[in-house]
Amino acid sequence: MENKAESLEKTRQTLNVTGLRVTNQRAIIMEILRQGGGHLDADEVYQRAREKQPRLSLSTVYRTLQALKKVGLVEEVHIGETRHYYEIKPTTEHHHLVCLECGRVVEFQYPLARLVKRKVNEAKDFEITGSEVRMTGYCPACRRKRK
Amino acid sequence: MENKAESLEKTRQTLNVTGLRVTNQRAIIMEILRQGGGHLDADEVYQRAREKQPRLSLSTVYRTLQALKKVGLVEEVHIGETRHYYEIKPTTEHHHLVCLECGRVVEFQYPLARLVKRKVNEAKDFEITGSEVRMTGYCPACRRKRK
DNA sequence: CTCAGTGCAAAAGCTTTGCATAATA
DNA sequence: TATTATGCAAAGCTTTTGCACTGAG
Repeated sequence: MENKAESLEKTRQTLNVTGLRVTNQRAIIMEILRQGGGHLDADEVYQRAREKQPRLSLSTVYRTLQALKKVGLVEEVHIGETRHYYEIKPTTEHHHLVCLECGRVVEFQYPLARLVKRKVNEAKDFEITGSEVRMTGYCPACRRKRK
Repeated sequence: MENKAESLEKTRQTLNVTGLRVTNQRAIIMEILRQGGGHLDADEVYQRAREKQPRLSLSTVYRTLQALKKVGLVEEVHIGETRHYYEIKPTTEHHHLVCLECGRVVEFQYPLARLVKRKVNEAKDFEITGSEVRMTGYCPACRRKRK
């Protein structure tokens, strides 16, 4: 695990490029996103952030998430049906398998966007900048239980 | 365009199988979904339904949508970032390309679930029952404008 | 006649916004 | 010092729920 100063430095460098100011709150939120392994919703980020800075507000979390999304550092994914989830933008395209029984989310990588652009006529002239794939069903464990 | 009696008959047959009761409201909602060409949100369904039955309530729309979803007649898709959209479940797997500029949604068909099940290790033992693909970017028209 | 379905109003999330204050560049 | 960001509280939207009433089977 990286230490605080290191993390802050990374955040500073990253944010400086985008023109966003470096604040304590943003450093905390970005670190949480980095370590969170993806798929955190705003409230989870908020809860964790409060442990480090109790007075940080939920609006700040939302505004930071929006800001980071806008500059392309963070991605908003729609795994759930209601809330949004956020993760530091990965360099590789990755997708999700969601188990309808236990809610487990399995991540997998596959260049589906490239494939779609090649194989699908409607997509040929589309400039695809992001892709989100959510396949639902039953994971091996729950499949066994269901029979 | 099919007439009212025909539509009601179709609805009756479809619903009878599932055990759900056939009500006026449901017939109206299902007809709207059928003719809506997919991608209607709850409020749009509500607005259209009210033209035919002004006292119909938004809760009924939501409850009907849930009920139809539960029995597998309707699919909830997450094209937008906030609301949910609903469509009569298509027999063929289809997906969406969303233009970030103009919001246009292009639908395309491709058996991505099968492909993922074949090519992706994590998905091999997963029983995939539904898949939702949302690729974002810029449509040909907006691409031209952007440069 | 019975129970599922409905309307209405109220509540419950999740997310956004206005405004005064604090902090960055 | 000039903005940008934050905290707090309030508002906004979409969706859900309780309850008494209605209507399908």
